[in-house]
Amino acid sequence: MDQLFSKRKLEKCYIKMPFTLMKPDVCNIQALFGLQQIQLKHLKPDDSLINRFLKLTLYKDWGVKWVGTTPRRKIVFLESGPLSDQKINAYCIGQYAKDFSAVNVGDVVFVANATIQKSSTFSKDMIHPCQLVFSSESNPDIWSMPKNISASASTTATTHDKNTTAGNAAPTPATLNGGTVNQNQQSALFKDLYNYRYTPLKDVKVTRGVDVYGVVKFFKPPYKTSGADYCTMITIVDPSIDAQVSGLKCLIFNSDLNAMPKVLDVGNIVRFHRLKVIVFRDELQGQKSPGFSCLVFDGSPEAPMEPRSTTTNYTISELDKEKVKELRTWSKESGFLSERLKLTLSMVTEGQHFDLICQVIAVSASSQHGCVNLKVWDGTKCKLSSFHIDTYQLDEERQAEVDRVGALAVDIFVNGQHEEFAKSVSPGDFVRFYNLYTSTGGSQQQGKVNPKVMFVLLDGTLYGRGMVRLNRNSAEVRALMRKLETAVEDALLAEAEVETDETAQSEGPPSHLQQVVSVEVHDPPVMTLSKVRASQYFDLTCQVIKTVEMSDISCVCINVWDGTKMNLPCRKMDCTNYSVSMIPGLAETAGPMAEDICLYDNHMENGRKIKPGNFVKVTNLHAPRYPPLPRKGAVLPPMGSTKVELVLHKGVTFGKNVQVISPDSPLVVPLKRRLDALLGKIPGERTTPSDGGNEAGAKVRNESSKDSTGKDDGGGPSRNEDKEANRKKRDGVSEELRCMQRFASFTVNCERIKFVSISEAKGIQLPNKFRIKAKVTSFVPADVRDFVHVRCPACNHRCGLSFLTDFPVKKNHTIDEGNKSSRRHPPRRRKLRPPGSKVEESARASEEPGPRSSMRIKARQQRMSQQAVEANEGKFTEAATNEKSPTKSTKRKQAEDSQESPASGMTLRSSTGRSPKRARRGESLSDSQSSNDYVTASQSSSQSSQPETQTLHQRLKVIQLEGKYGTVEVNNVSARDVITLCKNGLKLSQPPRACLKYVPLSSPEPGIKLLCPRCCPDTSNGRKILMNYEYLFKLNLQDNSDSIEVIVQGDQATKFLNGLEPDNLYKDESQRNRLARIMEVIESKTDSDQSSLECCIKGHTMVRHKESHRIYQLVDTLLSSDLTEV
DNA sequence: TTAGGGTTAG
Repeated sequence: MDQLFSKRKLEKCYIKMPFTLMKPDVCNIQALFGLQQIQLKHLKPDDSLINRFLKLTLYKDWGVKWVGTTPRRKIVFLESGPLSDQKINAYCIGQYAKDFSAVNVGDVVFVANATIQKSSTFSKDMIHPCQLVFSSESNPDIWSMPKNISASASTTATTHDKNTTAGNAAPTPATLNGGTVNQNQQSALFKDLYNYRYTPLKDVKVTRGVDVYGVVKFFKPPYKTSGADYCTMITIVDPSIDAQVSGLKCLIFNSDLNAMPKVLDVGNIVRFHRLKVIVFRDELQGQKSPGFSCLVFDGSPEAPMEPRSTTTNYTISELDKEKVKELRTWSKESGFLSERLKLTLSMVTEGQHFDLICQVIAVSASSQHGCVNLKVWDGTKCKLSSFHIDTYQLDEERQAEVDRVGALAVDIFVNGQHEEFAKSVSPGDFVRFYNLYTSTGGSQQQGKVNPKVMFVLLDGTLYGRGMVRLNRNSAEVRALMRKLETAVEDALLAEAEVETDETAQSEGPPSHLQQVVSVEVHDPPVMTLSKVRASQYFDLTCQVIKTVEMSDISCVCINVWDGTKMNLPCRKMDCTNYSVSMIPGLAETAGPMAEDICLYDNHMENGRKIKPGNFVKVTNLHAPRYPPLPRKGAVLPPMGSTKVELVLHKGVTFGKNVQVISPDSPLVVPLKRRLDALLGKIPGERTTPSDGGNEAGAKVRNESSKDSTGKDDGGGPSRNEDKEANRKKRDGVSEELRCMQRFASFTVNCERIKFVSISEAKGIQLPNKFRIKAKVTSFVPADVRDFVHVRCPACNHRCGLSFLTDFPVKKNHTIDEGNKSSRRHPPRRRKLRPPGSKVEESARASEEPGPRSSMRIKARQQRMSQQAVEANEGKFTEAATNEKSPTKSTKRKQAEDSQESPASGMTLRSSTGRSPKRARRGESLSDSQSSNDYVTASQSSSQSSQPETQTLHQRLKVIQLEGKYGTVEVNNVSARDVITLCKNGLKLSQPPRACLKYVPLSSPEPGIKLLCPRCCPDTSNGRKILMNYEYLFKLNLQDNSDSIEVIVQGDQATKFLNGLEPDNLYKDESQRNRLARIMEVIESKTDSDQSSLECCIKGHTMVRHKESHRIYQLVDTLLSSDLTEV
């Protein structure tokens, strides 16, 4: 059958046709490597020889005949097979007819990319239903191995062999000389396989063909040329070169768009085979050569090892996988790759260049606008007013979809060379635009406060401008599909937020806030510090807290805030020995939200005019990585130390500038609203600045005569009480706000969300967002170590992390006692389980499910599961719904976390085998379990498709394995289920040991990685999906009206904990202690106001078991930094 | 054949 052609050593015996192209000792038969060999018996008239080849022997040559001025030659090839010999006719036209005079009967010939036609003589000669045509039209690749090879070629070949390690099966030219090559001899030629050798980019030279790997530093999506082909440009880098300043630019043409390299983003890893390298403008340039092929891998170290390929017949060896891993690690570690700015429609501002991933819902090729229009959506609401068109010709179904999507859709104007591709797009397709632009239409709208924008894909390929169609099976499209499913509902939710907010305003909150809100609703979205990405250029409006001139480095540094917290660590300037002007109270309030901006050279003049308290607009601010990107040979910064800095570079290109703006400027409105909200709730400005350390020793010049509004209050240094009184007078802030106590947490970016009491919250129509002020009365899991687990990003499977300590739980140890000790104090180190102990054995039984353990499970399953269902009925439902939701009275129920896939599963382990309640009551699941230490869960065998009607207790089975262990199986588990089960004393069980992957200390990211036991049950198959550490816990919040249970999960949990990244809390003692202390403080046992939390809660409903359930999640809430930075 | 990138660089 078909096989892949592989590298071998006698390649120099082959000569490329036409012979004028080749010399015998510079043969590039490498072009065949990786192509698929096809046999004549499988060849059909409608087949293609693109990327496939035939291996034939010249059997008969009819000689040249002239048709007019064109030489033609008919030949017959033979392909020897095990049972019979198969022949085929071939017609050589033009130069090919001439060149074949050098090929003799018996010579072996390889043919690729030739035209295949239906045989014109098959009915008479019965040779083969097809015939081959060699002409300049199809420009086939043909190699021949002459019977008589010169002595010099033989010498060369021999010399070459000496340099190869696997010369064992290499026949010498003499073997072939003077006779017809038989099948056995040919087979011997191809036995000697060896891997591709990839050339480091520093060693790439001008060549007819080279194999390279590289990381994409820059690329242009394929675009139509004015010629016949599509063109793409890809610049690749690798660790062997100075990636900052160089790279190998590759220019690839192809008439078939689908045959183009499928690069989708900077950072992708590419593998080029048979890349030709030429010199263009004194630089090397990669191009396609015959047999060129390209694989593209995602650049993320966590991404699967599944490349995007133009063909299906590629192979990936272990060497390839290592190479990809190596490059992924390198590019992440060196951090030199700036990611493209990908925005959703809701984030876009006018005059912005960005990438957009969206779904097309209508296509209009109307010439009315001189371009192709695409109506698209991404599930978010664009806050800009944009140009719309109605020239789409839609059928009923399309129109219905456009109507459904409504105002979430925007129209894209595709121009110039991108039009042809845009026309080929169909409604329903998912596309990515690169370097899309929100144009305000030039001078026409200049000066308008809210100009209408036009989404345009301009002509040309500047900054990789272009568009591609995305594969529907790709992760990004699947994510978007999920988002689109609920997008219309989410949009309604957003509108409801505005409505509730407006309602709240009419109820009499502070008048200045009322004014702010009415203005902001129509404002375009603004760039904030929280949105800054590495390497981005952007405009920023912010308030200045401190200023310092650093003359020696030609810089004025301003310390600013805008009421949001940067998601990236940012360089703090060392102000020691400089004179700092500041407003201490403001510095205190801004705390970790304050960042430094360096204004260089020509911007110093404006910088000196800036005073603390001023509002400024910085135009074309840059956030390059800091420390500067590693140069060749430089020592890489340690992992995790990569930061950015905020720099206004010298010069005025692209409007680089910094200006003080009036506090009354419309630009400041959304900023002031954010700051006021924060200031109003965090009073108590202190005279002693809290020093972050970096300013230690700085000479502080107090500028507190100006307050946070930027207005001069007309006095010298005033006491805090005076300032507070002044603000009361000036702003008329309500008594409620002014008297607010200091909260243990605050909310960000949700100033418009109204505060409600918990009892009111429970009556609010969902989906909705609201804010509450409440205290934490308890939390789940009770053991902080179980706040973090690992979750598979692909299938949502969850595992616990207790395996690293193997802490044994004492007999008769109750959950309450255990929790108390582990939560309040760092858990003591305990002995590891001795190998071979009963505990170890039973753990292994559950970790490595084999026939034996499965049988064990089976033997007891029936009895135990029945007991479990009976014993647990009602218990879990009670735990899940102890809030007084409107639906509670109808039936006991569980709710489902909307973020969960219905296919999620879990493993659980209980520290007692008994629920807390049961433990208190002295009950047990069964007599046989009464002495259990804990229950170990096994992986549920069923992955998904659980009927929606099954309640949690119906999905749960408890199985006794040994005296001390049992197994709980739960299918179709949501985050909420995890919480519910944790409440009942169960713990997520550890993943099988086979899934642990230890990364040595010498690696950039040493530690333990976990493969998903569900996605990668067999690690030998090369599939590796790493699980992510993730928080999941629940807070029981209470105010004087009611209580409510709120899930804190994932990124929102990390945010809540002020960026404390999830880690294995069984292992990381310091982080565990830190978290335990935090929880100790916020779990209120007193009436102290200090432990009150201000929380933003997102509520939605889930329908499960035919009932609607209310789910609450904590969002956009941050613990006060003095709690988390203990 | 076609097309063959490009704000600072702290």
